[in-house]
Amino acid sequence: MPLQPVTRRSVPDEVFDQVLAEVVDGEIEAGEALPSERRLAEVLGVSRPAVREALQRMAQTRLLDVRHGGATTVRDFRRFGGLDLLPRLLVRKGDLDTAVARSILEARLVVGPGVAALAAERGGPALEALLTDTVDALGATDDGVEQQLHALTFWDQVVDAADSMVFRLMFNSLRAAYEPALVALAPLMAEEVGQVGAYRLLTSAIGAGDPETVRAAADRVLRPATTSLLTALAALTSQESP
Amino acid sequence: MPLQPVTRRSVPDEVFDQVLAEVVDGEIEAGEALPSERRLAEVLGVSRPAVREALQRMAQTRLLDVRHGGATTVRDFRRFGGLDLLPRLLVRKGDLDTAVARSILEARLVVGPGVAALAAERGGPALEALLTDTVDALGATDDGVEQQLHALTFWDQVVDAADSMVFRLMFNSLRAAYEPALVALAPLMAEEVGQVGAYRLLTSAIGAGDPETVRAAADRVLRPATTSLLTALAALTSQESP
DNA sequence: CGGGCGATCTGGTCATACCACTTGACCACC
DNA sequence: GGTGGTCAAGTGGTATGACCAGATCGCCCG
Repeated sequence: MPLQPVTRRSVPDEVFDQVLAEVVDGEIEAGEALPSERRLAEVLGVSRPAVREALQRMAQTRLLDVRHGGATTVRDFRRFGGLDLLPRLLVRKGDLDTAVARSILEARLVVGPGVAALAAERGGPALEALLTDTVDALGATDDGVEQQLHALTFWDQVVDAADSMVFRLMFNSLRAAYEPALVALAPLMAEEVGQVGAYRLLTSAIGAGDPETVRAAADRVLRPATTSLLTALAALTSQESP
Repeated sequence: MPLQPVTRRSVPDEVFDQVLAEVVDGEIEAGEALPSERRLAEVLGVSRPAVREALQRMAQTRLLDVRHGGATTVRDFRRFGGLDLLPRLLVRKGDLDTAVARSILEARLVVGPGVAALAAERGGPALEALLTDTVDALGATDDGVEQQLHALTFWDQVVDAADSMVFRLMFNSLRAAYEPALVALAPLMAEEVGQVGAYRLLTSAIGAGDPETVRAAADRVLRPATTSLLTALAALTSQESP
């Protein structure tokens, strides 16, 4: 096993994760009050500032409602949580949440073609050249992880060209959720990132600039893996429910 | 003027906003180092824990890179920022960023129909009844703000029915950015939320369940206001650039 | 000249004290 | 009976000062 960097988790990190787990795994219902900072500090065996820092970070992500003088209460993460919660929701209590995984695949299929269409409107020949280089690099390797990285670069360039702050920020959040799992996902994504031809078609469609053609080409890149993974997920789900 | 709750901003909040402004408004370039916590505390006239809390919150949103023993450096928010940054990017240095506003409108137009189509696949008659009630309420008022709230409820129910965690989280972030500006946006959104007929068509299309019809109906709800606002934004932009 | 060591930066953590706010109970006073 | 006032207790908010731990860099010795 290759040596890997030691991870040093700070005390507030630890507290944050524990509280987050309580909230996300439903140990504490929305609306319920958390123990006081002093009490938490005592129970967890850490200082109050450490607890405080963790709780404030939770509040920042709209998962807690901290009120001066009053109790700190839990908010409904399903109603207030942001995209950054995604990695934490994808794996709950140690298991993959298939419904969440499904939603990621579906969202990709909706957003990807839309972004590509926008990019095509604004990219010009410079974009096509850039993407061609990336696809060349993608085609030049057989390593699943490297292929995924090139594919990520491809979409990164597309998002850039789309010149859309909203899609850029969405992409950032999704990438942040995706990258840590990249190695584990290599076998699952092989079907998609191995299709160099589909990427080439999408690239030239973007260069040509017709939105509908681009949408179709982007769909062709994303759909095959999406379909087979959705099928696999459905099998998993029916298997675990009975 | 109606009385409104007094807002008390905490010290860490204040620090957070100041540092965020430095980063987002480009006063500190990506990669540059921030002053040390002690120095910041001194300069801002607050305690170190207060500074610390603010910086940790910045780090949580991937805007800073805090390393034990080393300097705290600024990250490129364009590459790492999440959707929660949106409201802060929409208004930069006191002015509306038209490019960001444009991207919001475009994203709506891409995502809205996609979500509606998913909802149609999964909603069933119960959803149609729910949406009908909401549209009835929308049609029953002439107040622009109330209309927007009903429209927001409408989409909230659509997102719920789509049963997609990713779209749910996206919607949460977008709503969090949208709601505070709701009153100011009333005149701009009047064109959209006043079209009760379009909402009715979308509702029955969702009830019928054909994805393509739903997409078209959702587009019909969103496009008119999108187009006119995009035109208005374009005029604003050309006016400010020369 | 190169490697090692230590001074001195940085952030990480803690204990403690006190301030500010909310809540609810209690108690006059209409 | 309700209104408003008062107060104590509990909660979060802030500050201070101390010390721990990792990173950095320059000096000095081999």
